[in-house]
Order: sequence, then structure tokens, then C-alpha cells
Amino acid sequence: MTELGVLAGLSPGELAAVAYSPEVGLAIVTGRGAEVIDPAGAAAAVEATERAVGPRWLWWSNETYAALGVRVARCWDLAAVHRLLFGGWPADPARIWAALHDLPAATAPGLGQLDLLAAGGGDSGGDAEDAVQPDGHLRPEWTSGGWARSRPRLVAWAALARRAAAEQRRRLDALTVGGDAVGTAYAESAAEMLAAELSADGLPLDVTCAAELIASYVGARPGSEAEAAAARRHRDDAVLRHADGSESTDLRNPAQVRSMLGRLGFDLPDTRSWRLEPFRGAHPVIDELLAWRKAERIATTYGYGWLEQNVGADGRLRGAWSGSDGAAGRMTASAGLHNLPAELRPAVAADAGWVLVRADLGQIEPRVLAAISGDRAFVRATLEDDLYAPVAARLGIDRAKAKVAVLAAMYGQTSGAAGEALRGLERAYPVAMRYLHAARDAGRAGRDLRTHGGRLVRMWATPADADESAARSAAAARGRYARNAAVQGAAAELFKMWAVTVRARTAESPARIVLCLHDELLVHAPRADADHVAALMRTALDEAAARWAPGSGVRFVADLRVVERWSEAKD
DNA sequence: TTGACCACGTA
DNA sequence: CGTACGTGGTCAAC
Repeated sequence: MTELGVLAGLSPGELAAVAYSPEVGLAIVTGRGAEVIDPAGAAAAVEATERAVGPRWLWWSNETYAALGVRVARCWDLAAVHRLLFGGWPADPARIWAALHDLPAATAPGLGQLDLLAAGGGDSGGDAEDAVQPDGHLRPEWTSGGWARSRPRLVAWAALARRAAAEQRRRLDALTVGGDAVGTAYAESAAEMLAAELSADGLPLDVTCAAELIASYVGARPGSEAEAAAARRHRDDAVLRHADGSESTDLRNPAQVRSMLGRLGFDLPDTRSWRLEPFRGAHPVIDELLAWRKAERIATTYGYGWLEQNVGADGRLRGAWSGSDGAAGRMTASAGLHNLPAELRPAVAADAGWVLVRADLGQIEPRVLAAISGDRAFVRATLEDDLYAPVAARLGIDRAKAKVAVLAAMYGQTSGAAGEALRGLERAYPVAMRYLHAARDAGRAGRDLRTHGGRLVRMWATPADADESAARSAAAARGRYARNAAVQGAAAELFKMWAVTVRARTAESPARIVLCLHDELLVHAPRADADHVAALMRTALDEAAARWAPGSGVRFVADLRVVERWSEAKD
């Protein structure tokens, strides 16, 4: 039986700061005191406390969570909250601490350029057993792993996390944003746990099916380098035999491809597929080249090498997940998890006896815009399954035009024929449009902005040596970026609240989220639980929307399907 | 070896 | 002169 010690007196939701080193152990610091548990008992102690109390675990980053190898419900992730409060991606303890004490990160030992110049770096003054230097920064010897050197240091490191969390909380409380910044901090923290779980658990893949799909594009798995080279030549020849006089063209070199096309009478500024697409049928080399590009993508990025590198013996595709990027705060994933070509999606398949419950949010960004702007008329439009229908009716134009206009307004697109419809939007939905304009104007002026949930979107300065036209285009770029980040970032917040709500509601069942894709969730569940999980995902969406934008009146819709293969879900 | 650019997949 | 991300190719500058 695990002795709970200082954990015994905890109440639900109370902070329990932890620092963990597999060599030294687990330090736990609460408002009542501290204790250290031997490495062998660390995971069990956390699990027992989770069951008995359910505190809010506190750590510097989800590395601690991943290292413990347990599952818990709630946490405060200092790195995630740092990204929320201060923008950007880097969120190591030195940066977190510096930001919370209004010290420039560049002056932190081990981080800034100063360190490169000053050999040895850091301020050696003060007590080396104090993690905080006289200048206020964390001591580099601690941030580079020295905190894990002894039991007292583990305790000090967890205690430091408590001080940092208190200051983060204070700053969140002081924010004035449309949403609930503390609620966002909770969701972002949970999203980091979800990211760690996704990285560890992986996405179920039918490896045989994947190999067959790859073979259909690039042929059988080569048994040697020579065979691989022969297959490459074979693919290349299918294109080059249509290009007289260009047989030696390297298809992987865009400049050479452009020259080849020029010799055949196609004078193009670049050789991107969308530019070649209109010339399909005009010359066989165009069609062959487009097919070659598709096969080449599979061969290089999603081929046999990709399977070997990223798919485990257990048939799980694993990549590194991050709970937020450094811009608007969307989740990211490596190993191709976020850009798997549609052609390979049949290979994403549930285990035998299991299913994938797929849910994707419909028209998420305009619905989010309605919520964050509070535009009454636009909110009314969200009551329809198809938001663009009432917008079209109100503007007196067809649906396709209305959709283009709404997207143009949100993303700042100016090409295409949206002009008249945009003016209609200004008249019909002035509040929503003002929200977008305000974001754009802040960006143009170089002012940072915050999303609905409180994420700081950092702007950047125009380079000092920019001429007038460069300065104008830099300002315009910031305007587009800011307007996009306001909407995309808010959508990411809602999405993550939804995802972590689903995570919480499935915690006691075998069902698990296996993929997050910006507006889409894939849950792997036993077939018998499918209907229950689907219903739960819908309820979770309502719950998340109510927490993210209480009283907004906006209706969010999700398309839900129970499938065996991801590809079945697309219509 | 590194960084820029191209190209292309996803949302 | 929609934005964001990750990946892999070539090329030029180390």
C-alpha cells in the first residue's frame, strides 16, 4: 500500500506540484509540505492519489507526465500556459521563469546571445543550491538538468513550479479577453497530456493495406539499393519518353523541369501542379508529370521508408505531438500524421472488433467568428446546418458566392470575385466584420493581440532597412496573419476544449482518441461502445462550446460516423 | 553540414 | 497579393 504522505490531505483540484527523475525519485510539493518518493514507487503514488483525490497535477512540461507513464485527469502545464500568456513556442523553464519576472529571455544564462559571448555564462554569485540567481534568472546548472541531482533539489524544483504557477494564474486573472483565460489554461494543459498520450499510443494502421497502397503507386518493396534505383528510373522514363530532347532532365530539379516544359512550348513561371493542371491533355508529358509527382511524393515521403521509421511492430503509426504550435495554437504532429494523403487513409483502420468514431466540426471557423464577435445576425445564421444558406439569402446572392465572401473576409483573400459580396457582408454583419478589421489593424500596426481564449499572438517589427513598399507589404502580411490567427486560434481553443472533454469522458473506458486534425477527432473504441462514444462526442461538443463561449447562442455542428477505416468517413 | 527555395500534402 | 504546419528534394554556401 502506498503511503500518501502530504498527498493525503489534498482536496480535489488542489495543486500538487511534482518533479520527477527516474534516478532520484518523485518530489511532491503541496500547500502543506513536501515529500520525496523513491523512483520505484513514483507512478503508483501518483495513481493512488489520482484515484483517492484527483488533484490538479503541476509540472514544468508534459515531459514529466510522459516520463511518469501514468494517466491523470487534470494538470497545470507551465509550458502550455507560458505559450498561452506570452505567445511563441519555446517554453523551457528558464524562459518561463524569466517571462514571469519581466526579465528578457535573451539575458537568461544558457538561452540568449549574451551566453555565447560570455564563456561560462550565468551569474555565479549567490548560493549554488538556490535555483534562482541574484539577477533573478534560474541558474543554468539547474535548468540544464541539475534540478534532478538530489532529493532536496527535486523538492526545490517542484516548489519553484508552484511559485511560477501562482504568478501565471495571477496574470491570467488580470487579462481582459472575450473568453475565460483560466479555462483556456486548463484546456491547454490537458491538451499537452493528450499530445503525450497520442505520441505514446499511436494511430492504428493496417500495415498490409498501407504496403499495398504504396505498391500501387511505386511498385513492390525494393530488395536492394539497385532495385530501388531501377524503380526510380522506370518511373522517370514514363515521363521522359514523352519529352524528345529532354531525356536527361532531372525531374526532381524544378529548374530543369521548367526548362523541359519550355522546350515543349509551355512557358511557365514555376512548375507547381496547380499551374500544370490546366494543361492536362495538351501534351502527354503534362499528364505523366502530374502522375509522377503523386507517385514520387508517396515514394519519398510516405513510402516503405516511412512505414519502417514510424510504424511499430504493434501496427501503430507514431509521431511527436505538440499541444500547440507557436502561432495560433493549433496542435501539430510529425510523421505525416497531419498531412497523410487521402490515398493512404484506407490504411488507417480499427483493430479487429473495434471501430473508429470520426467526428468533424462543420464550418467551424465562421461559427467561431460568430461566437467571438457576438454578431447577433451572424449568430442566427449558425442555427442552420448550413450557415452559408442564410448568409446567401440575406445578401441576395447564391450560396457559392456567399461562402467565398465569408472565407475571403476571414482570411483576407482579395483575388477572385468577392468584392460586391464583401460589401454586402459589411452591411449585413457589421459586428463580425469589425472584429476582423480590428485584428487586421492591430497586425498592420504591429500590435500584439490576444485570441478569445487569451492566447497572445505576437507581431513582429518591419525591418529597419525596409523601403516604403517593403514596409507596406510587411504591414499587409501582418494584417493577414493577425486576422487569420484571431479566427484560427479561437477555433483551435474550442477544438482543444472539445478534445480534452472527450478525453475526460472516455477515461474510464477503453476508448481512446487516436487522432486530432484541427477540426476532426478520431476515437478508437470497441465496436460495442460505438454508439455510446458517438453520443458522448456530441455531448462533449455542447459542453465545450458552453465553457468556451458561454451564452454565445452559437450552434456548433459535428458530422459523426462510425467506420472501420478512416477513408470510409469521407463522402 | 546548414539554410534557402521549391514543391506538396493536410486543415 | 488567405494562413498554419511537416517533409523531402536540390542547390549554394560553408
